[in-house]
This record gives sequence, structure tokens and C-alpha cells, in this order.
Amino acid sequence: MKKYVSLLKRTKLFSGVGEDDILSMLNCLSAAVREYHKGEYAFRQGEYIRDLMILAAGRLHIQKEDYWGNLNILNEIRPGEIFGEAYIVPNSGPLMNDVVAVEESAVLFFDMERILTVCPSACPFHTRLVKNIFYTISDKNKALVQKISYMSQRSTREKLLSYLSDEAKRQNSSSFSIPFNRQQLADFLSVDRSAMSNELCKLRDEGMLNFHKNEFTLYEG
Amino acid sequence: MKKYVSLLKRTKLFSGVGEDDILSMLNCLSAAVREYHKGEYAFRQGEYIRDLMILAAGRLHIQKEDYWGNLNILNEIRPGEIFGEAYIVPNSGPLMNDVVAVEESAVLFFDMERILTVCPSACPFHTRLVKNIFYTISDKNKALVQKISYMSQRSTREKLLSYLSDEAKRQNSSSFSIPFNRQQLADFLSVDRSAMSNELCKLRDEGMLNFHKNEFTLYEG
DNA sequence: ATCATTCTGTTGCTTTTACAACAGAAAAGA
DNA sequence: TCTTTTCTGTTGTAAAAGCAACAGAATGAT
Repeated sequence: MKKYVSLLKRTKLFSGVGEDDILSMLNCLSAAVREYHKGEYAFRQGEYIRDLMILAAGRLHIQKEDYWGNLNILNEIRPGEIFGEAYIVPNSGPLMNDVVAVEESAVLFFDMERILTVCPSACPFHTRLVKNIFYTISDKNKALVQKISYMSQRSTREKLLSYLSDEAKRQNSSSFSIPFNRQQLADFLSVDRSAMSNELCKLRDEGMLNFHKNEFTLYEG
Repeated sequence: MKKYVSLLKRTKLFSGVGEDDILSMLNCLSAAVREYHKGEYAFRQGEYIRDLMILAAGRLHIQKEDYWGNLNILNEIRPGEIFGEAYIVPNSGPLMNDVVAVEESAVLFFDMERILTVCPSACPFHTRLVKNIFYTISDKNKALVQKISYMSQRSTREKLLSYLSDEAKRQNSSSFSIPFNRQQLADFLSVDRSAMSNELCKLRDEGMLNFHKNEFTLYEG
């Protein structure tokens, strides 16, 4: 557990909390940890979960394979981000998605009911944590809305441009890297890979952008 | 303010809280209320908000009109639901969407910072409220993920079927009504209205469903 | 009751996407 | 290093979506 504390300290979730306090919080909340190998499924659609999870290290994809085998990547989780927050509600039904580790990953488990119920005075940073979790869920919410705004674009070209320009804005640079390969990007935007690849090359030929592997550069209109 | 208390009592947000306590909570949290006429914009893209809003009465659409005039309905808000939860994070930037009243509506404003900071003992149901808000945001989150799963379907037909079958499941009946007219449903699913209308009629002719206005019935495969 | 407006279904045409298949490049493994 | 596997771009074809335009139905206003 101790080895994740320094990682956690840098996350939004524990911002403003010292390492010692993080450790005592983890104890106070009786957090558990589990590690996953690359490619391993942390959870599968249909399982029931109640804990709130925090990714301490690695990288996860929240994804869904439908009846016909199409894969959709709903979200990518990076260290310090939470997931499973939609299932902390009592009687919220089974997990709708798969959670798979795309790298060696470590996940912390929190009993959310306990976080919300235990009197804040029990551990001095409790109030702070509640606030931070709140903010983190809000951020996640915003990210979901943002993804919806990409997907609501009607054409593959527009989907690409809205995602890439948002990413450029987020990383504050016209040159940036994305966390997906082509197939993953296509799954994320819910389009066909080859059609997307085609469109990317058209955009490049039209001088709107350039790319090398997953490094992109956008040019002014 | 008082007139909304009985409405609020029936919402998830205030489940388990009596009317008197709701009233004292509203006072304790110094909630403000504002009413909006049908068609009126509660907020516009670009504005800055910090409060958490609860819809006490009426119906709102969270929507976005893009550069080329395409309208996208991101979400429908019904009484007892919250919105603006993505903007309670400090420095979270301007509102990305418009919020428009599709009926006569009343909105309550809460200072979230205050809810999270004030000691729970200040008002006996504070802890309960925090927990309920948490659950509500989680539910909202789940709804967003659900919407993404509709939109990630590749064809208009699949988008329709996934939305309608989910709605049937949610309303626990193969006959149910949806809160959208055709154009709104198309905007919600991000497809072309006429193509969608066409597809609906094909599905009806194939005996998979039936509809009259916004009342739908699904049949077994 | 009449008129105007909005909503819905329908059609034909054009553009775009999905799909399948393949080949070279890059990466991973032996 | 050599081999195998994965990744990416490219092309042609069939299917689907977008778009525009229109007419009847339903709704709302005067």
C-alpha cells in the first residue's frame, strides 16, 4: 500500500493532503489494493460492484463488446482517476462494461458507504477527501459530456477534428500525443478504423494536420 | 420556496427527509429559487456558474448548437434531478452548453462549496443530503454512459433499438412513452430526423415495434 | 370555425460510411 | 538476426446516412 502513496499525492483526489495523512486515510477507510497484468480484465460486464475504485498506477480502458463483437472504448482511466462511481448507489444493478488493464495496473478499493457515513472528525482529512471525490466525479462527468460532444458530430471528419482540437486545447499545444492507437481511437469515437485512417490522411493531405504514430500536430485554418 | 417542498420530498435527492427538514435544509444552505418560462434559456454556453442546480419543477434540456447550427440534446432534466454538477469544481471554465426550459420550470440554486464545507452537525440531515447528492451525481453519470452506449451504435436502427429497449427496461414495460418528439429524439441520438423516421417505420413494418406519437410498444423478436 | 404553424412520414438523389481484403511498415518475440 | 505478429494506410464495393423537398396530419392561435 505504502508504495502508492507518493503516486496518490500527485492526484487531484489527494491534492492538499500530505503523504502521512494519505496513509492514515487509507487505513482509516480500510482501502484494499489489487494489481492487474496488462491485458487482464479487472471486471467484466454483469458483475456486481459496490466499492469506489481509484487507479493508483497503470492504465485502464472501460469498454464494451456488443452482441455482434463490436468493441467500444467508453473511457480511458489514468492514475488518480476514479471509476465505478456509477455503481456506488444502492441497488444500481450489474456492471454494464468491461474494465481491462492496458498496462500493468494497481487499483485501490474504497467502501464509499463508509466514506459518506463515518463522521468526518474520525480522520482529519475526511472532509477534504469527500470534497475531492466530489470534484473528481464532476470532472469525470465533464469528460463524459465532452466525449458525447465528439460522438454527436455527424461525420468521421468532424469527430476527429473535434476530438483532436479538444486534445490540443487540453494539452495546451498544437503538437500533442494521444493515448490511443488507430484502432483504439476508432473504437473511442465509434467509427470504422479504415474509414478513419482514410479521413486522417485526407486531412493531412489538405494541410490541416500532421501526425506520426500517435503524435499529432494541428495547423491553423 | 415553500411550494416546492412537497415536490422535492418525492425526489431521490431528498428521499428519507421530511418536509419540515427539507425546509430547514433549504434555509440552512441558503438556497435560491428562480423560475423560467417555456422556451426561456436558463443559461447559455460561455457563462460561468458555480452553484449546483436542482430542478424543482418543469423540464429542461441541456443542449448545444454547433458552429453550423446543428442542435444536439445532451440530456433531459426532470424534477428532482440536478445539473451543473460538472461546474462545481473550482476553475472549471465556462459552461459548454445551453440550458433551456421546455416547460414552465423552477430551479433551486445551492452553494456546493458550502454544502461540502459546513460541518454536518450544523443541520441534522446534512450528511444525508451529501450522500443523496452523491448518489444523484452517480446516477447522472450512469445516464451519460448509457447515452454514450446508444450513440456508439453504428447504425440509426441500432441506436433506436438500444435506446428504446433500454427505455422499456427502465419503465419496466414493453409499452412506454418517451419524453421526445421525433426531432428531439433525432437530436438526442445524433441522427437525421427523416432517416430516423424512415427507420422507425421500417421497424414497425417488420413487426418489431409499434408507436403512436411518443408512445412505443416493443414486440418480442 | 378558420387559418397558420408545427410535426411526421415519404421519396429520390448525393455523399459518406462500413466492410473486406491486402500490402508495406513497425514492433515484438525467438 | 530472422520470423511472426500487429499496426497502418489504401482501394473498391455495397449499404446506409444525410439532405432537400413535399404533403397530409395534428396542433395551436385567432
